[in-house]
Amino acid sequence: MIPMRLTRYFLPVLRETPAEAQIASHRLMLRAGMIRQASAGIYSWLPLGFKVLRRIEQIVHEEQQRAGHIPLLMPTLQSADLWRESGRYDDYGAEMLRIKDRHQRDMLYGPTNEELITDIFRSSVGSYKELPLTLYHIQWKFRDETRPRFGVMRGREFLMKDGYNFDLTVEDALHAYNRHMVSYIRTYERMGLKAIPMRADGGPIGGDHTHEFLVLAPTGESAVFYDRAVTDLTLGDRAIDYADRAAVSAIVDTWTAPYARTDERHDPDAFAEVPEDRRVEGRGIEVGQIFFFGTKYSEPMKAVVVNEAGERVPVQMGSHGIGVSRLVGAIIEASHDDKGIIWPEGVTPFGAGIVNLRQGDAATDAACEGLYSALTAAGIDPLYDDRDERAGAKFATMDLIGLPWRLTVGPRGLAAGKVELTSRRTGESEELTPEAAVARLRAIYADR
RNA sequence: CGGGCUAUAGCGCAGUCUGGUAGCGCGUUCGACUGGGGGUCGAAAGGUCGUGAGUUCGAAUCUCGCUAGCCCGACCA
Repeated sequence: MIPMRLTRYFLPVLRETPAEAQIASHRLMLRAGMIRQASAGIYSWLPLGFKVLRRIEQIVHEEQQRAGHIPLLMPTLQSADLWRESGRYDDYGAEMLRIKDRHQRDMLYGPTNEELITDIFRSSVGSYKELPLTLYHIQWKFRDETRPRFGVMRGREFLMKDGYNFDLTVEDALHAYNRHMVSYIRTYERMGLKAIPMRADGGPIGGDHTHEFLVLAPTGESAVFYDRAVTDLTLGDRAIDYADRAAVSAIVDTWTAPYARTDERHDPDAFAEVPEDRRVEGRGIEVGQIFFFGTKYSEPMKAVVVNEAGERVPVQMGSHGIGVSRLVGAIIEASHDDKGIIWPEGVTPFGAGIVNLRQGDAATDAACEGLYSALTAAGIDPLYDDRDERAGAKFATMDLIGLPWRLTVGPRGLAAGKVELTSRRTGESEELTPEAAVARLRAIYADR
């Protein structure tokens, strides 16, 4: 965590919205100086945006490893040979970016990694004793969408967590599927999101056992139909033993019992059985999908292990993705107002903003410096607006970039020994001594 | 990939119809005043007008090509 003084930071905020941005998250990411478009569907991540991206990535890592999944890193560029072996080189179509190297070898910028991971697996694992195994990575992908739009929500280059499980039996693989569902639910919850697992279609990855996770937001690309009961469910802080199949399965059952479908799989008759006051039609943003596809890749690519009986059997596989860069946009879609972004504490780029209302006034400057040091020592990672600007400009910037807590320090309050702590979400303020304000923020972030 | 539209300073736009050598607001820099929700006044910097060709004495403006981007649709972990 690197605390910052705004005069030493790089935060190119815009007062007006660039013409190309249509939806809230895209507009706000540009205005808040989080991203800059490099070309269609391809973005540079400026410091503030990069910080949020890294926080989201960190949460994904923590929750995957908590579920027993192992991180590695595969390359962005892949050889076409592996894709010819799986049969997807021709199937994938124009969405896959194809490149030739200097020796005229066919390469591609990976849109996903089933082939590569299967190749790694088959060359190193030969026995059922080494299973179960789930490997994942967080890496940039490229899909040459015909019409990228909505900023990072539907870019061509995007950061994605993709994980792959290798199991001996279908039952083991379904447990991996369940582990992923539960770890995903917790991941989204930590980001302050309400993401609902919904039965989905397989798409080009294939498989008939699949759920996608949708964040509810009015600007979502997909129409969704669900039983309101599903939005009341929370995992909270409960301890989860990912090795306990029954416990993990019970959570999956709880979350998948209420009706929840995207329009592609919507069943009006089944929906009609949901009590009318709980039936909700809305829109959602897809932020993840999990698949069980059995031996779809292991068979053609000969990823086999020797089982207890000494027979060579193809491994049971699944793949599981979280759209890390898309989540930045999705969180903003789900959490903003007309003044700007409202970051949930779990992903905020800075824990709190310090607004100095009278830059250059010795007492006010000293009070701000004191808060800055104390918050930094407490691990709050503050952003100190030390510009020589008027109050209105500083408040507008803080509201725009959406830090969840703001400490306002001015001569008027200091005369009474107080600073003001304001919630970005509710707009409510409290007058506190600087010490009490630090203690309050420390408590708020204690379990982040 | 079909249909529509756009490209002029960091951002938002005017100027194009009717050709005459670049303009406004915001932002930036400097100075002064100011100081609890984008303040006021003054001064300044910043643009090969997306790109290539053509027409013309002269092109941001007219013609043709190209490129990039946006919107609607189809497509889409």
